[in-house]
Amino acid sequence: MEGYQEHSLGGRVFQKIREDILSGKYKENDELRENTIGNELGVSRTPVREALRQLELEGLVTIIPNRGAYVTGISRRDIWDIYMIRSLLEGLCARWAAEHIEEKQLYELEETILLSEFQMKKESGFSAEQIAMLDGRFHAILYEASGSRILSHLLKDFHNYVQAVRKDSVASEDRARKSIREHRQILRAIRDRDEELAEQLANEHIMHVIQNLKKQGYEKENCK
Amino acid sequence: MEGYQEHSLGGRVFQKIREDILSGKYKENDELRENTIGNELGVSRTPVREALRQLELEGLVTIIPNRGAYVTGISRRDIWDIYMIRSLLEGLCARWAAEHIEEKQLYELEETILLSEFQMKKESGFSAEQIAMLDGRFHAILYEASGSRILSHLLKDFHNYVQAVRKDSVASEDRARKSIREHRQILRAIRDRDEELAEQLANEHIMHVIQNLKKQGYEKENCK
DNA sequence: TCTCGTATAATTGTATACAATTAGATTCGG
DNA sequence: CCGAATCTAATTGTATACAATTATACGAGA
Repeated sequence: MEGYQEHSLGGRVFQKIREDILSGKYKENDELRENTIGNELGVSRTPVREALRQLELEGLVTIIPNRGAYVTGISRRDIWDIYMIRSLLEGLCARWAAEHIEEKQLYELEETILLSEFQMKKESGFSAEQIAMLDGRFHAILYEASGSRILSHLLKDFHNYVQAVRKDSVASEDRARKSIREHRQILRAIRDRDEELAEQLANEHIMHVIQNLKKQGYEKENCK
Repeated sequence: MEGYQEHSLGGRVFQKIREDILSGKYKENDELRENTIGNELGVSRTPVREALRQLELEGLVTIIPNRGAYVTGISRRDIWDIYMIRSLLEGLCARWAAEHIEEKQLYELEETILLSEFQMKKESGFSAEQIAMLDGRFHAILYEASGSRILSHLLKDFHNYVQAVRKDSVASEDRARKSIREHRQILRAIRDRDEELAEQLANEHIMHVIQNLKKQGYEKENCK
């Protein structure tokens, strides 16, 4: 958006630590020492501190005054919750997109779906990375199209949060195909300006992901 | 939760600036200079920087690298969006609370309602401050009762965001009375473990607030 | 051997110093 | 008088220094 996160040291450190938490390099309750991380990344404590404070706000890190910063981590229960919440919000997003979307964005959505379909047709097998990326792009366009700064911001955050899980989700070829078909249906509803249908389809789209998650052991009960 | 926000300088500066933005002391596009704010609060730039970085993450401040921090502000459209989102999420929250709530929390909810009713009966007229506070408490208990760290965190954030507006909302005696009646209905549904009804009532509860907002000029169209 | 207390080391909290970048003023040329 | 280049001041970005707090290790006494 404004380039800060890529430009400044603090921003890069923030992204790096977040990635390391979400990817599992730092595990739950790990202590994050400012000096240690600073040395690893070749920067001073200052940008690291800024990053840790931001991560606390995101809920990935817990700071105890005069003690240190500890990884909060995200449990399977958290993942489950996020998807339940996302289901509602993606529905609302699709509804608003049906109201506000512009021709250019409709075209971009179409393009993303075509690229996804192309990826699935490759003889050499599809790349889960690519599919995850395109899935991300599809939803990102939708977020913009909603015309709501707040909703867009929120859904982007969640998107980052479950980054690691999303890749697992589309790793199954069956799920990937269905997902793309659902994207197409959602696009059609939005193009037809059918708010009701768009909301319902987007809703179900995420619910399907949840059902898929279930198969992979992310059950609701599986929380600690 | 962890005491950092109250304890450390950075945390207090963060809260102070946020308050000043939400209360309107700092207006949209105002430049927030680190030194200026630091001098005003009698602290150095370091905690101010931390606070500004956090506020950027919350969407209240926009940072342009090597240029400065500017107030993003929240438009009426933003407020509207937040309440629309809250409507869905409070519904989900009530549903989950109906599943997980404990006796102690049921009692706390009851107590909060009783205090609200008492406040409305005062001959000297009710205090909007107090009613807003009790309204906040009621919802806060519900957030905890949902048993979802994620959802709770999210709704608390929104709650802070619209702090200023909430007071306006219950300033009308008519709305305040209806609001408390709705709280009572929600509590009953949760106590009966009627998830469906609880969700629906909580949903409508926030929608009623939106309708009330409308009367006060927070129309959806009123966005810039 | 266990416990309590003290001393020392390590870590965070805050302030300051220096570097880098940007905005604004001033001057010079046209 | 206007515009461009350059210099200066102001502001941010980062690193370091110092203060305060906390954790750890060690030793004395029961």
